[in-house]
Amino acid sequence: MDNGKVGDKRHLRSIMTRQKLLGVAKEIFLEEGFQAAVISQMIKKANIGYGTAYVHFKGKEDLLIVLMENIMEQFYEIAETSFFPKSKGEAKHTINKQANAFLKMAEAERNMMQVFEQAIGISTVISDKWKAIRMKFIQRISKDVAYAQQNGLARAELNHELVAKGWFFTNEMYLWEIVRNDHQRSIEEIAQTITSVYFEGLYL
Amino acid sequence: MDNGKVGDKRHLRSIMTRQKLLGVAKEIFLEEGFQAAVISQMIKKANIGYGTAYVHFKGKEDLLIVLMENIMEQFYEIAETSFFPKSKGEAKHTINKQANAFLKMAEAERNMMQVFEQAIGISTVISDKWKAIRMKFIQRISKDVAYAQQNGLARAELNHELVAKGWFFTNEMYLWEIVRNDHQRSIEEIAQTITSVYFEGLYL
DNA sequence: TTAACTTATTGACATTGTGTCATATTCTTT
DNA sequence: AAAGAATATGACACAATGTCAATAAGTTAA
Repeated sequence: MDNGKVGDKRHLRSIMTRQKLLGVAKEIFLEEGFQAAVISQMIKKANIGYGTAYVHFKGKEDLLIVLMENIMEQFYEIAETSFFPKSKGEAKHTINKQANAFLKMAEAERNMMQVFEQAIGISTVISDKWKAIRMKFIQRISKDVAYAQQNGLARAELNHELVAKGWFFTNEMYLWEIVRNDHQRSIEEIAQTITSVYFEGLYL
Repeated sequence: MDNGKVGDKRHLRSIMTRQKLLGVAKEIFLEEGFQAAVISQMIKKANIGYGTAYVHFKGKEDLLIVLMENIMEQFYEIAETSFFPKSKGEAKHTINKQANAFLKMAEAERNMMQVFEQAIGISTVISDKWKAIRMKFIQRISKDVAYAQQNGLARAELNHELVAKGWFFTNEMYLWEIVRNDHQRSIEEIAQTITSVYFEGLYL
């Protein structure tokens, strides 16, 4: 008597249909990109009736959002680790580590992130999802900067939110560059360089 | 006997048709955004035959590119002013001024820039145009950084191209934030804050 | 076991938008 | 004024989307 109703055959089939479509959608998004991906193509490849797709998902956007959930989760995890450095050295080390982790995401999930980047430009819903992630990061960094300022580690005359945004923006743009595979240098070197400028510019 | 053929009536009418369409296109892009703007609507409002639009422009993209030419020109101008600072003070002042000018563009042309931002996400051609502008900026900044390093004004251990990109990225993201009218602080304060962190982080 | 009910699937259809092309119009040249 | 050239036109073919009434498949309960 499974509460999730998974025992019954009907519901099971429904789930399989959904999964089949999701799987094919991922393939096609990766092949074609968000823009060019076409729902009817997915439907055909998944071997389901046309209308069926719309029973399970509202449309292309909806499909991608589900496919992105995993990746977005990971971003939230990185964003959530705030830190309270006791020394300059500790701060620098942690900042560098976080920048590195952030940029590594781009590399690890490059293909889906490429699709995601396109989709951000096109779909309001998806763009909002990314904005939420961005906000999370900025808030966390902002808090970190304020903490460092209060403890005499960082230049107090700077507005911590503006600083936080500026720092995140550099990271984000490098993220997309890595996603596009446009970067010439290793992720480590990128992380180290931007961390160095940011750190020397902000910390005392 | 004007070489540009502007003397003849036929060609003149053609030009007027083109202008009429461009004018209407601008209106509609501003009202609807790039995504939602619809060519047939423009054609209707411009009171021209459907096919006529396609005689003058290849499509929506093409129309927007022409409308953006003026703005893109201005960006190139900002990007082109390289500088060779003799002192730390001069460098800081110039950097701040340039950041300011860049961000002011966002404000001055906010409406068309909003359309542009959307279009970058959607159209490859337009995205490429923006990439070219970005590259121009990065090259110029890169050169400036290298110069400052060679003259003992800036930390020489940093890769100048990575630094230049990071700095431009911060500027660019703030540009879009201002375009979206999402910024809380004045442009001057933003420019000053990011310049300060960048400057103290890079210069000796 | 079967009739009534619930859930899932289906594809034809209406809708919206695009770009093309043969044809018509307007102007220029000879 | 006839031939020729440049412009303009809208009907048409195409591509993709999302909806919905009809159907199929599975479950329940007498």
